[in-house]
Amino acid sequence: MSDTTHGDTPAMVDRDRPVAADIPPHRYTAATAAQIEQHWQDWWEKHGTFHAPNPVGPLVEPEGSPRAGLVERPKLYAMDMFPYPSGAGLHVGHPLGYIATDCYTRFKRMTGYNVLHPMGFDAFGLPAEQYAVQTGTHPEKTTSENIVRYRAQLRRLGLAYDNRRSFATIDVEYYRWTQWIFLQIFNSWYDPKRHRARPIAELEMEFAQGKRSTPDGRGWCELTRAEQRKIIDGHRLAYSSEAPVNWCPGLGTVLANEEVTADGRSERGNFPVFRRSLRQWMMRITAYADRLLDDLDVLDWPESIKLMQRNWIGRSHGAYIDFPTSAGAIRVFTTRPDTVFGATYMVLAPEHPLVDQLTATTWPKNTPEAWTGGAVTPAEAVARYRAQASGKSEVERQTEGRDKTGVFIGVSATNPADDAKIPVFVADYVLMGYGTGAIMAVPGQDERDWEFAERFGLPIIRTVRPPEDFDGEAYLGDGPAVNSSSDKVTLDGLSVADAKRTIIEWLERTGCGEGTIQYKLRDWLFSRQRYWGEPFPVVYDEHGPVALPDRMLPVELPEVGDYSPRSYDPDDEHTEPMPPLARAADWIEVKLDLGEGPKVYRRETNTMPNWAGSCWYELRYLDPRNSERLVDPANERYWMGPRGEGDPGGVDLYVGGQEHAVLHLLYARFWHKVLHDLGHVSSSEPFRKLINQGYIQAYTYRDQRGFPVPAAEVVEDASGGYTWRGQPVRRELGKMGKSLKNVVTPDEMCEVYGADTFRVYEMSMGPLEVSRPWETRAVVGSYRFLQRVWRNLVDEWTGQCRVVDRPADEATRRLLHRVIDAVRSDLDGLRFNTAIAKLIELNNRLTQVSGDGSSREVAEPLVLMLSPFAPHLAEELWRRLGHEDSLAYAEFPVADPDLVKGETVVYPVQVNGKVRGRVEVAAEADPDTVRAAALADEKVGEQLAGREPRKVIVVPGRMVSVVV
RNA sequence: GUCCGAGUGGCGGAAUGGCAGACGCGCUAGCUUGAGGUGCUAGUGCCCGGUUAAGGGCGUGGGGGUUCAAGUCCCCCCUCGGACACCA
Repeated sequence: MSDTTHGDTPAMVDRDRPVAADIPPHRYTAATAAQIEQHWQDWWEKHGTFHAPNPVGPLVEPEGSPRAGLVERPKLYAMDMFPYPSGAGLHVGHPLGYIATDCYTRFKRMTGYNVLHPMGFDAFGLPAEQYAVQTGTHPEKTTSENIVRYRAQLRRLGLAYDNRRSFATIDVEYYRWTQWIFLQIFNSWYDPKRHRARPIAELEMEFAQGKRSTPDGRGWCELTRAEQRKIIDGHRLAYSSEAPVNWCPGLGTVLANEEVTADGRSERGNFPVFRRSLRQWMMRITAYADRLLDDLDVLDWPESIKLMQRNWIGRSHGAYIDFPTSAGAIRVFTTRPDTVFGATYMVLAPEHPLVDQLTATTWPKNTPEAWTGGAVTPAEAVARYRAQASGKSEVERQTEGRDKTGVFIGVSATNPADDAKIPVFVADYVLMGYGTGAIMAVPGQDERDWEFAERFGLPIIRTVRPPEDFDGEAYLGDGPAVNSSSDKVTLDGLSVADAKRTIIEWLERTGCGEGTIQYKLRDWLFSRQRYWGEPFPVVYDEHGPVALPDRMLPVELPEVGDYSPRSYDPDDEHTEPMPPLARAADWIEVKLDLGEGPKVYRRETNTMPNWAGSCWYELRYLDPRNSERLVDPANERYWMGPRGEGDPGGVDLYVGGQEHAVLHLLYARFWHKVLHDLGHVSSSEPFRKLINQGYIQAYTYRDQRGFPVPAAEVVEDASGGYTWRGQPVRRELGKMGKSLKNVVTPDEMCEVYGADTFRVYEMSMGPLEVSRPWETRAVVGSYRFLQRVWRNLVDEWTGQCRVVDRPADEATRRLLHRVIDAVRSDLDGLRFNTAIAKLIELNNRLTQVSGDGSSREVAEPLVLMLSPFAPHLAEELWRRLGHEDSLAYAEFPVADPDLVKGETVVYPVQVNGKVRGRVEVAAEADPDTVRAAALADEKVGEQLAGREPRKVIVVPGRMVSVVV
């Protein structure tokens, strides 16, 4: 501790602590770091250093405050995907992204931005509830405790949040607005003509004024109130409907499609999921399919995430075609209407409603044995096949591979293009959930149909000519149409694209079909049978759901004696969901006046899914104390508004894991667009730029029985193997987790090295986006770096500042400016690892030249450039350099372009592609001079051995290449 | 199976088509120390040569190609990771 500094400014370093005799008393150690860090965290909090002022409302900075002018500056809004505070606490992998955004925003703050960097907690949902059930305590209590613990852990890392803006999704004042948004969605409909959501009242008006006709053509006022309500409810963006949903008895709740894995199990808990028809709340996200897809183009997101969203939305252009049969037409969807002449059979999904109606009573003559499934009648064959198909679990379908199965239903359909009679099958490779649940099978141009046709001996007609040597499989490529001609229409010779256009035109003209677009995206199942979620602001009367008015918000989650979900035998499909809130008898029934006089209503007992709170939190950070509105439009415009034509607006930088590619990130976009359409926000997308941080992986060591052993106790032996207590163990790379006995916590790292070291290490491990293993023993490298910086500025024996007002030597000055230049661009590009490498280089240089004192000309910029990574240490050094105020708003060093360029350039000289010599010439030397210097070089001369160069290439500033 | 992404020293990783391996860990030697540790200095891709050397060759998963010049661009293949998985 320096005697020259004021007592209350730099953190006091305790001189009385026992130290080994030969360790300098003022060395930067974990103990020093702990004191410095605590001191500056308190200082920042006391001074509100990271409070970001708003343009309007309670968070306007008062006149005279040091931050009053910030709101005039350009703004930067950066945020992380907020954590789910689990009981396990943080491990070193969790804060990676938080540290990254912190370094970035600290940098931007020093380059003149008004920076908003908030943090909150996602706290409703299954894990919290399950944890609460396990520990037998109320989720409110466990969740709040976890949040307190998380806050402490995050504070210890020195993250520069504006804590006035922090909230948890379980706060009543927060979920009140989640409920308000639900009401907004409930009270609107999607107008496909205007391509946007509109208030439901406007729809009602259109019906009432006759601008829109009712389904049965009667006038609006001729309908009963109940009939009107039914029509209106059918248009709402949030609606309750009886529909096949994913019922998971093991969790006791239904799940969204996005929460069910490909093998038909719950993503959480891995329980079986069954399709069941139940009345549930849905969100009409499908109305936004086109915009959610098209607007991806303007987002600065990783291509992989965009691709996943595109695939999930799954837009395909194609056509409906009607195939007449004796008992009505079968409508199919196809993306290849151009191949209609190649349709040699048809397939209906087993659940298709027309199957029963169409199935013949007897087998037609000469029905092949293989088509009947051995049944006496088509009906029996179909019944048997259906039983067999539904009896198969998704997993069984997987393991059985894709062997095509199916049965003939005894009837034929007519191909509208050429009147050919083609047989109709039922097969489970056609899914009821997509298109129309029926297909025209074109084996010549479809792999699955080819397989089925081979198996059942059906004809194969190629309608696109494949390349010469192509044979034995379906051809999916382009080529001229062949065999595609009848007296009605001909496609022969046309390319696939032209043939599609032609046939769709013909279908529409003749009424045999029409062009259409299909999506894989389904409406979002929005209710859960859980206690720990937002209650719906909805009650029921005898006709159905009624939205509560805004003034009745919030609908608080009631206390119940037993909040555990009713869960069942995970394999018992025939169970009923039973929401815990249904047990809150005195809460369910409520007397309200909703415009029809006081009346008893029943409350909705489902709760919202855990995604609800995270669908809009980026907006609430902007105006967290606003009790009148979700967010004041002026604040939203300031922080998230579009920058101009074509810019969607939104958060400037959003960092989080890839696992939310089609869940949170799609839902949040959807809600944001609804709010945009209804005029509540100016931005049309929530997150302008997205970065996926990689995962920090960890080694798990298992003994011979396969059980994990404590990773920290494993030693590497001389042969490169690993042992634990003498016994050999094997190593595998994967996740960090309690059960794997390989957890390393930030708390431990702060304890042993300090938060600054931990931050520097995490940022120097590699590029932010890449996953990589944690290596505790390498952390010491970052520790040594900070120690060396400290040593260059503070005398370890006296504690005196050893910075002198002496200009740096020319070479060091040039290095300094090259480093400034590089660090600036690295930080702008979020390349923290290379930025730190350059700072280490600069500091190493300072070590070499500092002698009896370090030059202030280098020391000050070094401290400033280090500050985004090691903010506590940097603040401390800054103070010891004689500065009164925090460096949080100090100007980030600016490179002098003349100094970034060297005085001279060393050109490597290649002879026939190999570097044979190097010459030093003035930086501004022209190519001819460089060429002459290169050819005059002794070593180059040796290589030339008197030969005349055929060609000499001079790349200015780079190198010389001589060809002989 | 399809679509993405990635393969560089013992390890994490650097390299706008222009000197491969920045920076860090580890390792080796020396100094410091009673010793250990810390700290400091030097070295550290592989092979040949040599040893106060000078030098040379080979090297970015494999094979081909484009170029004066390829880790980087193109084609084929292998391995690993991720996503989707009968979506008509």
